[in-house]
Amino acid sequence: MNSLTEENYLKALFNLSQENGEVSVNELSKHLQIKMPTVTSMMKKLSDKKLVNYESYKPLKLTEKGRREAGLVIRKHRLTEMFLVDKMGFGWEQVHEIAEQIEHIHSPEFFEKMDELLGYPKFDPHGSPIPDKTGKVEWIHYSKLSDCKAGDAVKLSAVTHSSDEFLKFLNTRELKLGTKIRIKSIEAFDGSMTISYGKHLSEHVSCLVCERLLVEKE
Amino acid sequence: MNSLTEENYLKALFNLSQENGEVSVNELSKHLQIKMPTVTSMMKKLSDKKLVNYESYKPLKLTEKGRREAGLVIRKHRLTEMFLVDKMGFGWEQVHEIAEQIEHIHSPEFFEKMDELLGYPKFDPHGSPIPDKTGKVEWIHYSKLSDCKAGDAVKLSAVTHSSDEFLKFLNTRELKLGTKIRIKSIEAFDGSMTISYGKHLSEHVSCLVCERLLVEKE
DNA sequence: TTAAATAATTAGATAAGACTAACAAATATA
DNA sequence: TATATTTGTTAGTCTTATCTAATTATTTAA
Ligand SMILES: [Mn+2]
Ligand SMILES: [Mn+2]
Ligand SMILES: [Mn+2]
Ligand SMILES: [Mn+2]
Repeated sequence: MNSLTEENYLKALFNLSQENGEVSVNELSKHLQIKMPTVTSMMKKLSDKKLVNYESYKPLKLTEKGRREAGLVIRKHRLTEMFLVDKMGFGWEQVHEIAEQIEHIHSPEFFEKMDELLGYPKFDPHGSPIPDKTGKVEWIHYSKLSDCKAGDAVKLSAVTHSSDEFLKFLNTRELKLGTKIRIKSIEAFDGSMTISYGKHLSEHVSCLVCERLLVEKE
Repeated sequence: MNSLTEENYLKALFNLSQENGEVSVNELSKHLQIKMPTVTSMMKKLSDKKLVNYESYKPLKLTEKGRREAGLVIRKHRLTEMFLVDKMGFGWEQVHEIAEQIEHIHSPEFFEKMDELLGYPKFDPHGSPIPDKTGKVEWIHYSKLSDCKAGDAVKLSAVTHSSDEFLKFLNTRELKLGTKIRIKSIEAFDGSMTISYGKHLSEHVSCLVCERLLVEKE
């Protein structure tokens, strides 16, 4: 049984290794806001538990076991977010912090029941895939809106950041998952875009925002 | 902000002082299954935080502040149990352990939402009163079934123990809150009773069971 | 009212998870 | 290549929450 602290390290490793599979102590330290020596000593502990491959001065890698257990924590997190939004009426900007705590509840029955009540959802409210009961996750390759061309017609499928402020900003623009977007023009200088969707015929969004929106081409 | 550990001590003190208002270190130690020296040192800490009145070799007493904060933890516990039963479909015997963990979630909005979805319930699934938002609880004085007389007609209103085994036993006998019970006879030797209710025209229940059932006289 | 039993405290140890300061290794830059 | 910067490790400290062993106070019983 992993402690709450261990679960948070595993989850962070999993999320950070999405890209290249390897993570540096420095990266992990910054992500968790925990100083490097503390991270080093936890890596030794997780290495003893066969959850992480750790060798001095080498990049960190989750083992198969570590990836599985991290996946199960992320499953609990995302199921919880979905439950909070769909069954309790929270907004997608309100759920991350609560899920950050509930993901550590030890009760298979509790999450099993959530899953059942939700009808076995495949994605969380931010469009992230929910790992299956074995901890495996199907990684879907969306494009960033910022990588699209003028004239493209796309569907907003996920967001890469779940901070309160960012999601509230999207709320004010009525941008939600499923929204069909057409790119009217791209400002070459700063990468900002003018887009149209629903009732919004001409909205201007900064590059920072475009990079956080994941879309599927229609 | 109290830690999970502190919250568990406060809750235990609150529950144990229901009777006389005072609790011994020994009692608390046994209830929490934590050795006496550990309890003593926590009492000093809670005393520094003005949550407990502690003096060497004197009985323990929650302060007004301590009683309020304990009440708020118990509120979270009981709201959770109610939510699990009413909104998620768990049986009353399945919810205590889960609530024991969820009661420590720090999110007023989460419990506010539960309360709202439940329609501001006054009692939990075991008939215990839910403290209000200020941590105050209205203590209702039910009688123990074991204190009733032959011939009495009563309504089962609460149970004093929430263990899995006890509640499963009640399930097998179809004894639930609200059940109208008539006491047919009492065995003077061991205090066991023969009772009738619903389709059950003659059930025999031990003294141990009768002491754990709280009833209202009709 | 003294002795025995029980309850409570003190002292000191341990484990988890965090930190800082000092040092070492690896990487980047001149 | 030599030096500077960045990254990572070691050593040692701190806090929280637990324990055991030894001691002291209180309560019960002889
Ligand atoms: Mn999240
Ligand atoms: Mn977390
Ligand atoms: Mn608890
Ligand atoms: Mn209860």
